[in-house]
This record gives sequence, structure tokens and C-alpha cells, in this order.
Amino acid sequence: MGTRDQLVDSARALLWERGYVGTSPKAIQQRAGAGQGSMYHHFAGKKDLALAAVRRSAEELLTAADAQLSTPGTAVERITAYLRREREVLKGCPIGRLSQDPDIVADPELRAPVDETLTRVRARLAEVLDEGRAAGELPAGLDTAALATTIVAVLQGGYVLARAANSPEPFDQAVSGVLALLTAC
Amino acid sequence: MGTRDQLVDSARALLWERGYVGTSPKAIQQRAGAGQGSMYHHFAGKKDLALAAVRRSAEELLTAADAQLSTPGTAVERITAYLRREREVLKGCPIGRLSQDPDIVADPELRAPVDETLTRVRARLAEVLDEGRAAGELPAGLDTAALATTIVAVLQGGYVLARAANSPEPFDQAVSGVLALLTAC
DNA sequence: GTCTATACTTGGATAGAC
DNA sequence: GTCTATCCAAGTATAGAC
Repeated sequence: MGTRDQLVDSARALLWERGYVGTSPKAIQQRAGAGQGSMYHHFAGKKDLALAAVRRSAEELLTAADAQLSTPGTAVERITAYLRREREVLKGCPIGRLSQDPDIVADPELRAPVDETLTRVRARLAEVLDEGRAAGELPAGLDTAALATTIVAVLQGGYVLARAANSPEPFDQAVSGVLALLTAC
Repeated sequence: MGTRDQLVDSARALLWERGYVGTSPKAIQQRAGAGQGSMYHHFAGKKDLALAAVRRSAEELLTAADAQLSTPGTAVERITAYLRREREVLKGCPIGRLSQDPDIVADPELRAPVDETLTRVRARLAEVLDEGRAAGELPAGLDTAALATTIVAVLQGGYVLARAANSPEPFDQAVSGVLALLTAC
């Protein structure tokens, strides 16, 4: 792996752990084992490197979501698999957490990949719900777009509650609660 | 209002806008119109002032939640009022957003008021759901604790999605989705 | 109680040698 | 491509005058 990739990986890890305002170029370099000159050779600055890192994390997130959602099974089964899959709950969502960062939301270029990623997950979930509705598995009158957004919100909010509690328990409870409603409807 | 209170208010506003790592003592002082010496006279340092600010915001949040939840009406009506009440969606939750701050979650003293506040909101919501279940308004088998956590997660996640999208729309959609499930069950 | 001066560290970046 | 030197602003706090 080249130095450039090591810098991106280091930035990804630090953005996940500490967010954008909490991450310094120096910290990224040290974690990557690279010097000042190396980083500023490959990237124009902190923002440029962060963009590369966020885009990479966004790709991985979408791939991971698709792994559960494009599996064989009913809509509810696939969504259950997605919600229940192994997660590093206490670390939070590497993409969603960036939406709490003032410098990310204030900059359209930095916010764009975050927005796009979450929008795509919502759209993919809505597709799955549409399939379930078409199959008669879910009620005909169901607002699938709204429910898809609710499901993503439960995940993102579950991370928030788990980090606040320093325990994965609220995350699991939030997921259980929405699944109970979903299977009852 | 005394200088001390102005410092607390200034810190509250900045913690809401920029989080803990993104807020400097200097910025707090300037916004409060106070000097260095004034702040360090009233507070031991950044953390001490942040604690006072977070505790104050936590109080207000719990009071505001109770305003909707302790109103007359059925359980579902009260929860609907709580979810639909006017909010500064794009600013996010002044308490929940702190759970994304690395220096907050790493410090038990700073994390405690955040944790306690969200735990209390969940507990209050569970009480309301319990009342609805006892009144026959909600199914007997309902896991009210789980559903209460789901509802708070929808709010917190709704903020995340809205800030990412720079639009309140996903927040409103997430709320609609969970209310549709709730009223259908 | 509040102000100014001072101190030391870190953040973020540029310049130029190799 | 990478390293070291250098730069200037900001972060966080202490000291002492008023």
C-alpha cells in the first residue's frame, strides 16, 4: 500500500473517531507514519484529504448495506438482516457522525458525499420495502419512502444513544422496537 | 444577567453549534463579551464551564419534553405532539449532538449529563406508552421500553439526516414513518 | 471581579534541500 | 516523493496588576 493510501486510511480512522474539527493534519501524518511534505505532496490540504477519505468510507458503507439488502429472502427478512448485522455500535456511523461536524455541514463540498450516501441508503431501503409491498408482504397503503427514512433514522439515532450511554444496549433496543412495529403491520 | 450567566449562555450556544472540540474558551469569552480573567475567575476552565452549560441545556430539554408529554390526551396524541412540535431541526439536538464529540464521550463527567438526559426522556416516553397500553389504546404485548427508545432514536437520527441533507425534510419523513407504524399497531 | 501580559502547545500550511 | 525548517494564528491556561 502506497503512502497516499496510508494517509487516506489514517484520515478515515481519525474522522471516524474524532470528526473533522477534532482531527489535525499532524495527527493524520503521525498515524500514517508520513511526514508533512509527504501529505502536502499528495493532497492540497486537510480538506482535500478529508474529501478522499469520506468518499472512500461512503463507498464501503454503500457496499456493506447492499450486502444485506440484496440477499435472497423477503423484504422484512432482508431489512432485519441489515438492522441486526454486526456493527461497531460504540464507534458510531463513519458517515452519519460527520453530519454533526460544523465544518462539514458548512461546506457544500464536504457535506455532499455525506448527504448522497445517506440518501442512497434510504432509496435502497425504499426499493426493498416497495418489493415487499408489491408481494403483499406489507400493507398496500404503506408510505415506503417515509418508512425507509425512519429505519435509517433509527440506526443513526441508535448510535447516538449508544454512545451517550457508552453501551450498545439502546441501539439494540431501538432496532428491536422498530422491527416489532414493522412485523406487526 | 450576571457575567457568569452570560458565559454559560455563550457556551451553550457554541456547544450546540460547534460541539466541544470545536469550541474554544476564547470564542466563548468573545461571544459573552467577557475577558480571559473573568471566565477563569468563575470557572476552573473549559471543561468546568462546559459542564455548567450542558447541565443547563439538559434541564431545558427535559422541561420542554414534559410540556408535550404531560398534556391531556391519549398516549398516541401526546407522543404525536412531542414528535411534531416546533424544532430547530437543522441545528440538531443540543444534547444528542454531544454524543458525537470524542472529548465528551471519553470523559465520564462530561458524558454523564448527556446520558442521564436521554435516559430520562426514554423513561418518560415509556411511561406514556405504558399508560396507553393500560388503557387498551396500544397492544397488550407491546414492549414499551423498546418502543420508547425507538422513538427517541428516530428524533436523534432525524436530526442527523436533516443536517446531512441541509433540509428538515428527512426529519419530518422519519417522524411520519414511525407515527404511521404506531397508529397502525 | 475583571483586565492585560505572558507562556507554551498545537493547528495548518509553505519553502527549499535532498 | 519525502524530509526538515520555518511561519503565523489559535487554543488553553497562569500571573499579577487594578
